Amino acid sequence: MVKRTSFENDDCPIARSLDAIGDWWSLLIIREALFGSRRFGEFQKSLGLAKNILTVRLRALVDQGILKMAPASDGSAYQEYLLTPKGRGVFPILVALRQWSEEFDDHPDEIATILVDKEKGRPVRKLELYSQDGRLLTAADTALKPRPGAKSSRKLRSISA
Amino acid sequence: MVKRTSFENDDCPIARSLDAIGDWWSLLIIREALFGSRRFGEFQKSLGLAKNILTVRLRALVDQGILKMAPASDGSAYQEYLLTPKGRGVFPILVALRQWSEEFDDHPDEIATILVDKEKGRPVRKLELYSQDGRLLTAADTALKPRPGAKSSRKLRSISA
DNA sequence: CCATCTGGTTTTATAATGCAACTACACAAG
DNA sequence: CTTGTGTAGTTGCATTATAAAACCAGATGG
Repeated sequence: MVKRTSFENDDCPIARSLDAIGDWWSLLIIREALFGSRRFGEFQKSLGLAKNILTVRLRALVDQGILKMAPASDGSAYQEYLLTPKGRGVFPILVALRQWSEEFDDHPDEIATILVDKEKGRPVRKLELYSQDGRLLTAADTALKPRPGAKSSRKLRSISA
Repeated sequence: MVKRTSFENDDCPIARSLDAIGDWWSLLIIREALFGSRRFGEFQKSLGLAKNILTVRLRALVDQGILKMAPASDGSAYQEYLLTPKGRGVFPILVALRQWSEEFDDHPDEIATILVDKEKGRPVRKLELYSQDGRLLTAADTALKPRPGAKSSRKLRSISA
C-alpha cells in the first residue's frame, strides 16, 4: 500500500498545509480565484489543465473549506466557485512563493508580472517577520518550541486514511 | 505523453516556484535543513521517506542550487548537504505555510510546535506585507501589473523539456 | 429543434511514488 | 583477514496520481 503518504496526521504545521494545498494545481487555482476567476470554464482556460483534473481539484478545495460553491451571479443557471476566508488566507503563501522566485530564479526576465499596491501602483516590499516586540527577524533569529498543550499525535505518518 | 506538466517556462513566478519546490518532499527537506539536518541519514530518519526518493529529491535540490554538497565536517569520509542562500530564502514560504495551518487548520491542537524568536522565546507575529511607503497591505490592497521589460514567453506550458 | 456552451464523467495512457531488498564503500573490532 | 556496522545509495516491482481525449447531459440560443 503506497497511498501517497498523507501528512494530515503529522504534527508539523508545514506538512499539514502541504497536505491541503501542496499539490501542483491547487495553489494556482487559488491564485486565479484571488485574481477574479469564479467559473469552471474560467479556471480551465486560464490554467490550461484537463477538465477531469480541475473537477477533482475544485471538489477537494471545496471539501476543505477553501472554496465554496454559490448558485449563480450572472443569471445563468450554473454555479461559481468563491474563496472562503480560509482560501483568502492563502495569499501570504502565494506572495512568499512569488518573492522567492523574483529573488532567486535563474531567469527573472521571464517573469511577466509584478505585485504592486493598488493605491500607489508601486511594487510591494518583501514579506517581513517580526517578533512580538517589533524586531525584524530572519530564520537564524527564530527557533521551534514544543507547543504547551500539544496532543502528541506521535508521528503518525503514512497512515493512509 | 503526459509528462507531469512542467511550469518552468510559465511566466507566473508562483508557478515557477512550484515547479522548483512544489512537490511533497522538497519543502520538508528544506525545513529539516533549516532546522539543522545535514546528512542523508538524518533526512531519511526524520522524514521517514524511502531512500530512493530522498536520493532523487536531494539531487534535484542540488541541481537547482537550493542545496550544495560539502565534503565532510565530522571527519567521516562522507558528504553533507548544506543550504545555499537560495535555500535559506525559502524560509518565508515555510513560515507562511505554518501560519496558514495555525490559523485555519481544523485540528490546531495537533500541531506540535510553535515558532518563536530566539531571543525572547515568544511566538513571532504574522508575516506582514507593506507598501513601499509603509502601509500594511492585504490581498485586496494589491494588484498585478505587467512587468516593464517582460520577455513574454507566451504561456509555454506543458513543454516537457 | 438543431447547434453550441457549460460543467462535468469515463476511458485509457503514462508518470510518479513507495516499500523492500540489494549493493558498494568506509571503517572498526576481533 | 574476516565479520560487523553504519552510510549512501540503486534496482525491481506494485500502487497511485496525473493527463489527454472522447463522451454526455442539461441549459442557451437562434
